[in-house]
Amino acid sequence: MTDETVMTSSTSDVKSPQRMPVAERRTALIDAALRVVAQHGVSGATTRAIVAEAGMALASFHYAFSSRDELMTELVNHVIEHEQTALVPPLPHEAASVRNVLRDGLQRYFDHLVEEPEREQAMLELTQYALRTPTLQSLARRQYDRYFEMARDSLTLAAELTGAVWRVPTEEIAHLLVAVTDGLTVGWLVNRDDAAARALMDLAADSIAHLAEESA
Amino acid sequence: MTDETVMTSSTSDVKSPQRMPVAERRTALIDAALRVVAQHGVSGATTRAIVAEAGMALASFHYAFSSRDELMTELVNHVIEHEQTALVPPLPHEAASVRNVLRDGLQRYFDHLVEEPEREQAMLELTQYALRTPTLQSLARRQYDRYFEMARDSLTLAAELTGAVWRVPTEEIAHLLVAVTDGLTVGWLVNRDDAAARALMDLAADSIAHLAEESA
DNA sequence: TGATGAGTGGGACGATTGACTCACTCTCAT
DNA sequence: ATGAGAGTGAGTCAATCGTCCCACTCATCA
Repeated sequence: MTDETVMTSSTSDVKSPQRMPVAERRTALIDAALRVVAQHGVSGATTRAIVAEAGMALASFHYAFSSRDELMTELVNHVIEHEQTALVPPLPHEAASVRNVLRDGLQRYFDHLVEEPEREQAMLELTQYALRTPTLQSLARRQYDRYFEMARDSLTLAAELTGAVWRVPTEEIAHLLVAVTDGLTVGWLVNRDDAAARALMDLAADSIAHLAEESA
Repeated sequence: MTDETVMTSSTSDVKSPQRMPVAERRTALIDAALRVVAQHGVSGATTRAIVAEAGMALASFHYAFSSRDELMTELVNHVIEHEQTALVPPLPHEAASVRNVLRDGLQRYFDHLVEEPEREQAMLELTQYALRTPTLQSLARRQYDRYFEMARDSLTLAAELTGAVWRVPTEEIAHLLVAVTDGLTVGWLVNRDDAAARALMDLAADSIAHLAEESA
């Protein structure tokens, strides 16, 4: 019974003070916040829930951040900066058609979505949150600019890999590709219908491939 | 000065007790709640904010609803039931191609989006809310089923109007159309870029039209 | 006309929230 | 070893939340 206090003073206890620089502590809190948002939504991301997820004391929160708003701003910044969801990561393709390269890219994103649905749902909610917060609206725009750039790069790469030429500016096609991906995400999150998602990706790849001149 | 009390007791005063059946009061509260959600988001839709928007007393809230959850449930039900956003409303089309009919439908939806952006943003947030609320998840699915049906009807109609034949099951194309519309919505809400939206609709209409055999 | 009850007004409740304080502990460089 | 300060624990604070209550008003109808 009396040994409890001895345990409490143990130096290697998990709950014992974690000596870490403030910067590291901030990122730890941001990571925890992202997990909380994924599990309980933005409204569930209270300071107490976040520090609990991070395994820290409530006092540590305002030790690292001046306010919850500051953390949320940093969180949005973080996901924008570090979340290159690899929409269409390049992969040297054998016997590739434009359609297949596009289809592969969509599949790769979809796999990521299925693997971590809460993550992607958190991204959607954070976007909504950013739109509702005047200070963060520009960040939401930047996020979508990144999406467009990624889509554009993928389209350019797809053309290079297959020796095809886009009949329409890649920027416009990129917008379509991002829209389809967004729609795919929301739709799957609602219905969790893998077959429908597959059919959608097939069709989208077909349709968009039609915008390329296949034989260079 | 003393006439104020006289005014207060006036029977036709706006603030005076509105003798209305409970059912009517419920719908009034739901309408108010939708406006509040559109303006301040789901998290801003507090009981006090809602009754203030409805011009009612706080006590009237729990007189008409047993809890805030019940109102939110009814709200989600309401928007699903009554929000036929007229995705692609039929319009007898002269010299119509499949592409033009599709493009027209998208434009019609887009006009609605531009006219009431908050409304559509509220729909997105309510969908998220429904996904986070186990009791309401089935409603979110039903909402998307409606979207798919509407899209399918529009596709069928487009084919009938132009005498074209879809080379792919309309159900699959409907999924693509809904996805594009969803993506268009989110993208425009973030960037408010009308020109990009126009280009996107052009391209989407082109791409999807390719899935039809134009000459029957 | 007088009783009835639908609807209101104003306040109160307990819980939770973000924010803040401060005495204290324990690590680490010196 | 010892002082400095990073980090904690426990608590407080005001604000706001959903919910509830009850005395009161007033239109309605027997």
